[in-house]
Amino acid sequence: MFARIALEVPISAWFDYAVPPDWRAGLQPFDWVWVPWGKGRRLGLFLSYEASSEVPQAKLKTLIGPARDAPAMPASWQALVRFASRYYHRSIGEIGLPAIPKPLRQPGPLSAGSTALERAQRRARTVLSSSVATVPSPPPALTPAQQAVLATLRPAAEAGGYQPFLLFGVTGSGKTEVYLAWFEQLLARHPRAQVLLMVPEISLTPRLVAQVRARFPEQDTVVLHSGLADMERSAAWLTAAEGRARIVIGTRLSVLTPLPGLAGIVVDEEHDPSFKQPDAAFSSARDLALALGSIAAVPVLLASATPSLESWQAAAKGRYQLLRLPERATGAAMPQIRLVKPAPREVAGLGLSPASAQAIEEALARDEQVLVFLNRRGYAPVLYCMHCGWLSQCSHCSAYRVLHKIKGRYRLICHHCSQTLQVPRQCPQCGATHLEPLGQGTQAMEESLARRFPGARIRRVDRDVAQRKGAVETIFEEIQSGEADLLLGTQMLAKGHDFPKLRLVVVLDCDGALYSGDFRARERLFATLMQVAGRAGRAAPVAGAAQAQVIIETRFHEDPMFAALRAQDYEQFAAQELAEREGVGFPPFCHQALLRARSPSMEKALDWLARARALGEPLLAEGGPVMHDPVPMPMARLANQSRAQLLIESPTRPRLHAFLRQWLDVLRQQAPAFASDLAWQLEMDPLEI
DNA sequence: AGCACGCCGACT
DNA sequence: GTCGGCGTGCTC
Repeated sequence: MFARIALEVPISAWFDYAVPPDWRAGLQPFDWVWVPWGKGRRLGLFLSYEASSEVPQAKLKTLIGPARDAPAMPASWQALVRFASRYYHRSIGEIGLPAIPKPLRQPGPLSAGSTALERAQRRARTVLSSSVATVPSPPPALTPAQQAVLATLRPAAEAGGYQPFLLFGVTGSGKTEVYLAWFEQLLARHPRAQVLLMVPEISLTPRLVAQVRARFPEQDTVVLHSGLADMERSAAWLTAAEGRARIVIGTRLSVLTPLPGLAGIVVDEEHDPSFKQPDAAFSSARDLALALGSIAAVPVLLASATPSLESWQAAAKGRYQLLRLPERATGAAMPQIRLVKPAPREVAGLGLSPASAQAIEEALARDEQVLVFLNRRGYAPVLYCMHCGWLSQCSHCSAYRVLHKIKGRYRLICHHCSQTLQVPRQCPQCGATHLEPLGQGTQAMEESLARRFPGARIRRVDRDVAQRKGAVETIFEEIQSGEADLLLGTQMLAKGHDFPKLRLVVVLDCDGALYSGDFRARERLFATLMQVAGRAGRAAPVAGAAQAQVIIETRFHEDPMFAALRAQDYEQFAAQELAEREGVGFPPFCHQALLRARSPSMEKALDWLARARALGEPLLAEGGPVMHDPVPMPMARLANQSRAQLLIESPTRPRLHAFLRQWLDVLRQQAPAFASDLAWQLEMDPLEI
């Protein structure tokens, strides 16, 4: 008798083991089992008993047995893993095992005979009791719009059953209050009810977690994200899997947490690209949340001020029910948006247009806070030789090395491969000594602003600052308490924060996205700009105060995207963009997959894809998918590897999947997925092509 | 993908 | 004379 076991090994969908007499019955699908692997052992998921095996007798090993005290995986989790395995064309093991925290997959006792699982279970018992109730906060009065949304959501919460909603609410419209009120309804469904709140990046929204805990002091709330220490995450995961945590707040990885009592799901900022998991399967946590809702028969609420065009289209077609929060909850007006030209190169010393500088000066004089948004960290994006035109190109990647200033010393850092070099004294190409930074990143801008506004208390927030533990939290506290005036930062500042004294936002140099070849670049830029703009003037209006302002520096005043942005009219933007996409047949009007290959040589990568394409050609059917030519990826070289891709497009999903299933079978037979000089993989629904 | 084994360069 | 570079091969 044999057991078929799923392992996190991308070479086979399953591995067969002989079954010792004690385990000839009783193993259930998705039970955790220990199996010998090479010289060690590892955790697998039991799939099925088999009467025979094609694996030669000599190779077969005997399974060790089920993992003791492992939590049972709920049926909804099993079905979700099976779904994701089929959809993303990966094995059960590649989807299901990474969903289990690492320490719980580690074999053997850690110390003094206790396994990681036992330790995490002990820890889990204290996790909940130690998450002391904060001062409980009563629900605020809801606006009529919020009440109307909840009235629509209530029947879904009470009756259960899968129902997808898209909550389209402007920045500051009080979406969070809607989630909290809906959770109350969902948690009341049954005594073991659980809710899942998915957010793009939890470390940036500690306030949300505090808000949830304050609102539900009686309910056990756990947080799941990759920034947690291993043991902490394992413990939180177990409390969720054992059904004791009632509220789970997590990033993309939380969608594959086993939740036996799941009653409803919220995906906050559903448009955010970070829901796309950069793991082996490239799955979309947003899409998986919808699949889970359907599997577990619970409602799913997607929410955004700027929904993804996929979701907006789904709502337009009636597949999702659209809910609206068109106004700010405080009654504050939306800010006024102005476009100005960036400073011409000759007077760019400050890096700000005169109009921006003047507006900042006036706002500071009124004792208001100002946010300067510059989505480019470092000192300068590139170093340039005035004599011969040399640029600080990375020798391993298709990117420039970025000039950084670290503790007063300049360094060149590649943002893709992280290689860090000293700044050459002379041009490596011509030997001249006139090396100049070209353009300004946040570090240089911080210096410029300090010179231009000497009295202002300036704080910079970007990934480099965030490396220092607690630095970002401290800055946010200083903003809240009014100890900072002028806030400068990247993307990190765009999301979710509520700064009551902030009434002016200045956006610098966002034109890069408009040159980009990526068809989704506009959509992303629009969402980012709406989000950043949404930081201004959120507090309740004060009598006599001028309207909050957003100044955007751009050279492309005529671009229709900016017309929609100035009107803060997402629907106008979506209509324009969808019309354009429909015209050229881009998503959401087609379905895509990418086959990618990487190798030290670009020629080899392109060559392999061309052969793959030839193997796929006979499998194509009339009206089904089409394959494009293999091309270098936009980031053609990364860490000394050349990368190429082949785009597959299909009018329908079923045809795409049917083709991919056959094609991948052929490819796996012809070429193992990994060789020393060439690796390949498939990505479904790529965001960047 | 990991991880072990295996053969050639700069160091205690 | 060793530590360690990553090339090759294997995992039921």
